Amino acid sequence: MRKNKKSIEMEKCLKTQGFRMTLPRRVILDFLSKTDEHLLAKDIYLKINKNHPDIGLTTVYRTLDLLVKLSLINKFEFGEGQSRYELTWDLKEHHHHLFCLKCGKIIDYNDFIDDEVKFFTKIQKFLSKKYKFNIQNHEVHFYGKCNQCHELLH
Amino acid sequence: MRKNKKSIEMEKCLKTQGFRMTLPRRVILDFLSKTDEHLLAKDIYLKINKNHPDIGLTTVYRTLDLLVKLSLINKFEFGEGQSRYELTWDLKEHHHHLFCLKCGKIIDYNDFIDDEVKFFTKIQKFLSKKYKFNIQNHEVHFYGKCNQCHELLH
DNA sequence: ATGTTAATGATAATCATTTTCAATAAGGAG
DNA sequence: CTCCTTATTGAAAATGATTATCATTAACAT
Repeated sequence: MRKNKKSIEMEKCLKTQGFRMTLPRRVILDFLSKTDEHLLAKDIYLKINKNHPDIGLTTVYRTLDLLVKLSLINKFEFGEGQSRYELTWDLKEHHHHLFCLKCGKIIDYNDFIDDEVKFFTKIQKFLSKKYKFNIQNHEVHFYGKCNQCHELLH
Repeated sequence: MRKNKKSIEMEKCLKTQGFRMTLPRRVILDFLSKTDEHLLAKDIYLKINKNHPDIGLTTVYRTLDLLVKLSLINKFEFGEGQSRYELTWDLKEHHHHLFCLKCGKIIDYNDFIDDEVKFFTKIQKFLSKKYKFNIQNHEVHFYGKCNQCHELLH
């Protein structure tokens, strides 16, 4: 197994928090650290299964839960009835998603225009105060049709 | 059954589109039109079940699907593993949600500050162009802790 | 090297949602 | 108003994602 910077960083985080470094966790971390897709638990299980047929789906779910808890990955839902996971980017690379309702394609969007970041900071401050709500994070999902799907309909 | 303006409006929409007006549909429409909560299918089923024990959960699901298709209601997910439904507000009352990760409380937020609406219009135009993506709608979810839950922790 | 105990994997359980299919009822035609 | 077609319904079973159980295994502190 080849480890990259990101997966080593994640391993360190696990250890620091007192979790054991096991083969399944290493494999899953390594795999996640090398993809920028928004994967289903099953996707991850199937990909890993080729080289590691002894790692079960249950363990994939458990590891994903753990990584979410440690904020190393994010869990999303786009109304598909199942969850998608992706590596957490650095803070400055906070991003939003475009989801194609036709084919399920997901586009990451993080080239914020103008003062978009400043804007959300402002909204959050306003909401926190008005609704006495301790906001931890936000998600913005844009739904519609991607280029290809839109053209197919014409 | 007492019908209000909103439910009559919704009935009309169904009929116009060629769907039959049945008792279960009328009951569900009437119930939905009188609540501003974000309900689970099961919630709706249970509430209705008191007066209409013959209306099944399956029919509730089917009716909700239909209403979503007709854009009369919206379907949301907040990472709970089940969907929530709410009446579609008028366009000018487009709103976003604050979701309490502790107790599941949902707060509607539609008193947009400054030019928030203008801002989203601008973002959408930018994204549509850059990613050649036909955006139909967007969702903004703020996650955190509501007042009560936050105080409980201190 | 070893003992403690967290982590795993196989299996079964759970839970939301969907499918199936025979019975019913909406609503147009006569 | 009655009949006919067919959309809609309800009960039950099926599906599919995720979680719980529990005996076995392996991490890692000592």
